[in-house]
Amino acid sequence: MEYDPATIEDKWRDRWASEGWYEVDPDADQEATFVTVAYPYPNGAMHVGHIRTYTVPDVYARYRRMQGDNVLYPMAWHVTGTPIIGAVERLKSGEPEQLRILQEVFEVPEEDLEELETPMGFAEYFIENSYKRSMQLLGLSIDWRREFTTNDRPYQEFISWQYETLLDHDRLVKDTHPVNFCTNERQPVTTHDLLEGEEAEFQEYTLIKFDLDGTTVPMGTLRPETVRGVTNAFVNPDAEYVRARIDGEEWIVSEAAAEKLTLQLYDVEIESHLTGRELVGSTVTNPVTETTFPILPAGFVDADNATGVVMSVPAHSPDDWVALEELKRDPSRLDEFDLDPSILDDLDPITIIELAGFDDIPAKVVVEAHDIDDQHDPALADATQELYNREFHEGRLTDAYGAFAGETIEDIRDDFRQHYTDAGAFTSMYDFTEEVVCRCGGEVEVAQQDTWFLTYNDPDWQDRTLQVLDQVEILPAGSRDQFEHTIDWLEEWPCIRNYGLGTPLPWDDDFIIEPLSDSTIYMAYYTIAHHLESLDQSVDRHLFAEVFEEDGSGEFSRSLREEFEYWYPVDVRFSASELIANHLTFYLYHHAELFEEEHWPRGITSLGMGLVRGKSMSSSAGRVVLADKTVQEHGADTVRFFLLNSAEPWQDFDWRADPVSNTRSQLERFWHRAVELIDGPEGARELRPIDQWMLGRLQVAIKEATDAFEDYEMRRVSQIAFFELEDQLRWYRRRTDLDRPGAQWTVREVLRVRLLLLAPFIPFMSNELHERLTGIAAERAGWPTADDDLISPTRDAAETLLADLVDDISSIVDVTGTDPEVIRIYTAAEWKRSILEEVLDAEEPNQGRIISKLMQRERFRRRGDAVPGVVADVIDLVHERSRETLDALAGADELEMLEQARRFLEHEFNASIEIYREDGDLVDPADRAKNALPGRPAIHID
RNA sequence: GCGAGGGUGGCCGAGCCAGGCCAAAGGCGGCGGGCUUAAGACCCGCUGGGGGUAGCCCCGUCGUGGGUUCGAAUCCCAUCCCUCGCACCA
Repeated sequence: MEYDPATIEDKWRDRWASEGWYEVDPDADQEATFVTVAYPYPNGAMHVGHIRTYTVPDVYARYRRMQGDNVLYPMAWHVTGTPIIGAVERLKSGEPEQLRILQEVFEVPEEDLEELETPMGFAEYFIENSYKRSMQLLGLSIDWRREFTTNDRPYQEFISWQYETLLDHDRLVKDTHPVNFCTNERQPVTTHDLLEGEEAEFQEYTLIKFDLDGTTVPMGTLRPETVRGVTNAFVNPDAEYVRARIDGEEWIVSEAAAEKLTLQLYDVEIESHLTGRELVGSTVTNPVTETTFPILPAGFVDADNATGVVMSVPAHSPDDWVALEELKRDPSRLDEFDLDPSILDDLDPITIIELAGFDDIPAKVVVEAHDIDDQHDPALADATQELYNREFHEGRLTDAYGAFAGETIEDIRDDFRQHYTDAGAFTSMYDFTEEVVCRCGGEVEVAQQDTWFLTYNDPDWQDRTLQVLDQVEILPAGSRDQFEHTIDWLEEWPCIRNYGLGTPLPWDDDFIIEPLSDSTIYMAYYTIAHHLESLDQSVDRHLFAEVFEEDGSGEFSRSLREEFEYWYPVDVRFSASELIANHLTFYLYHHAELFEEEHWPRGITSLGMGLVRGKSMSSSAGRVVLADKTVQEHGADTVRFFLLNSAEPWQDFDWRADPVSNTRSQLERFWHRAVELIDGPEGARELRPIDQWMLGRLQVAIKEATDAFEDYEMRRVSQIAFFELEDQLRWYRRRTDLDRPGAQWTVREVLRVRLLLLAPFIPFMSNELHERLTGIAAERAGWPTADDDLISPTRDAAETLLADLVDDISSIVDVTGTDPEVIRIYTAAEWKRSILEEVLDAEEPNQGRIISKLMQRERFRRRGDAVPGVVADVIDLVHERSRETLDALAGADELEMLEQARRFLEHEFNASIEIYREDGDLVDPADRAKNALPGRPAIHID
């Protein structure tokens, strides 16, 4: 019978759905297991990366179910935020790239595009046609009654409850924060809204408030500690500057800077305009050193960056060094500004950072090392980078710095800046590292905006979160450090946005709670979601207080609370490893704050990434493999098995077409062999040692697979169940006559157990075959338990001995090129067995010590020079085998073991087999018997 | 740059924490042979190099360089490379 996944898979999907196999409710008689995974963000189609993400929890859920647990695996849809809105806008404006991705990569038919023109229409389209459909095709054992989106009203009430509670707990504060701000649309924009400068970062410049006759001329720098090395300032003579009243002081900054400062919540009142030229030649005073220096003209000064006036530190900035050198070489440039060239004479670089290995001015050293002689040399950037890095990590401030002297820059920069900010000499502003342009064409600047923050840096909150972390089982184990580090490092987190889908901040509905902040405790919502969605309008936030905080008075809230308490906490949460630094840690934080210890998370398994042909997936590059399409092409079992068997959950996997079709043929072969067995005779439980060996290996496989499953090593489980047992079956088939009823019974038993072990991975095929074999579906038959009575180290040792013997005989046949008629096999003499025991008893198998010990006894002394050789060989042999095998061998009767395999050996080599004891009556024409060792019989082929 | 993880044979991947049984599991791929009219399936063997009419021997090998040790893929130091994260994109 052909393997036809389409038919089998349809059949089981229908049965699961129509009989509601995965719709679970609390049941006091069953242990609850709650498995969750990060809900998908349906701003595009589901691809193979998602398949792995959602199948891994399914496989675990199915395993726990077979272990007898009541398992809840729910699913919902995260639609919060701006990506969906952005995608819709790009579609509506007819952006070609967006149309191409939708139609060619996600394969949305032309006639469906209209549906996608509202945010929820867009989301629903991909939920229904891609995600949910693919998940159902894959046979994920999800309780679909609990499905919801984060835009649903009851969910928003839930989030409202969460945030009102957090506000009550003082975990939210209002403050300002830098954002991308489009100066054309006059509103904040996200990275997705940008045309240029997506990579740009905010940079916080320290503004050093130099004084010009009572007016402040602030100069932006990223290296405030160099303030004592300033010899002059540079201004762009042709740029526009303004004199303005800023926060009550008189400032001069570039025109562009004045606007930025306004956006950054400085109070700016422009009083007059001037050009840079008018500033040239002025003398300003350093607020830290009280020394004075001139402002010089420089065309390279970008008025659009920071304040448009820069300070010059020639000793430590290669740029400044070169600029000043050029000016000194050609002072005539100063002529047009009516400046006396002698002004340059006083500008000697001031070294204020000591750097080991530099005995001259550092900037000069690197400029000369890079052979740079003008400002346009591209090597200047490298030189600057090199010097900045070295000075930052290794440079120490000179004695002039008083309390800050002798420290590395890395260690004191922040303190230094803070000190002078407090003293009123410094302030700060943000700017981008490069030009940033909005999709609308408008210039984007950094603006300071009112925002609500979650105070993830509250020490008591951190402590409590660390307590949560302490009792969570984290896989892979190595990522625990990353959680700890994240908790330690997290600052306040701005948790709202100005627009997007989602829940408005309850006390200020101008703001929407952002996606990483509305997805921290929704696992609790799953436990009652199916009772809420139908109520919709009548659900309000107080209900959640009754369910999650205290026993409600109402019957309804009490029944909800019971359900919550039955399922909670989450036993294991699966999520991508890149979410450790935010989502997963937030998840711990919010549980620490909002739930009692008994409801804290129990386990987290972070998932690796998916690659397609060795590269990370990218919808814009078309490098995605659509989920529904690939499942239909290969069959759900094949896709599941490929993904689960190619890497452990936390490892990256690589999707390639060839290995997938290989997996398909492996499953086909398995199917054919199974069907043949099911249709064949049942056999009878009349077991020979070889059958018992096979059944013993099966028990070991059950144990190992179960242990691996408990550690979430799913790849290991499938390797054991599928490949390792297949190996052992191969040996078994070779070893015995399969027409015996005992053998027939054995192979059917092995099949039965393998179907159970494989059921979580390939549920369709396993259920189908198991039902045909036994009358019930595999997933309803329970996880197998090992029968220790069937495990026999002696039998295992006998098979190992035999397999080694077959190898040895084969290689002798190969090397000698003979086709033997008689094979004589000699088992080791009794005295050699004593040597094995002696070696096994020894703590350290030290040859000399063992020999001298043995030689004290007459029976060994009698054998004289044969003993040391045998001892050496036995020690080698001991090194090659497991302790268990050796112990079994030591007590075994090898002759008897071999006798039982006589027919097998005759058949293998098509020769007659003679078996002797080395120390018994024997035929030994070539004097080979003396080579026998315990566990390694001597051989003579003839 | 900072934080976390990783570099193993043609490929994937175990081993590393607890050093010796590691030329290094298993899978995939490749090669040779068997079975077959034939193909597929199935079975056997080989798959770093070289040698061998007795089950074996020799050389090289776990990113690179050094160290510890009688002994290192495994421990330590240095170095190079890769992946993820570094915050308002989810």
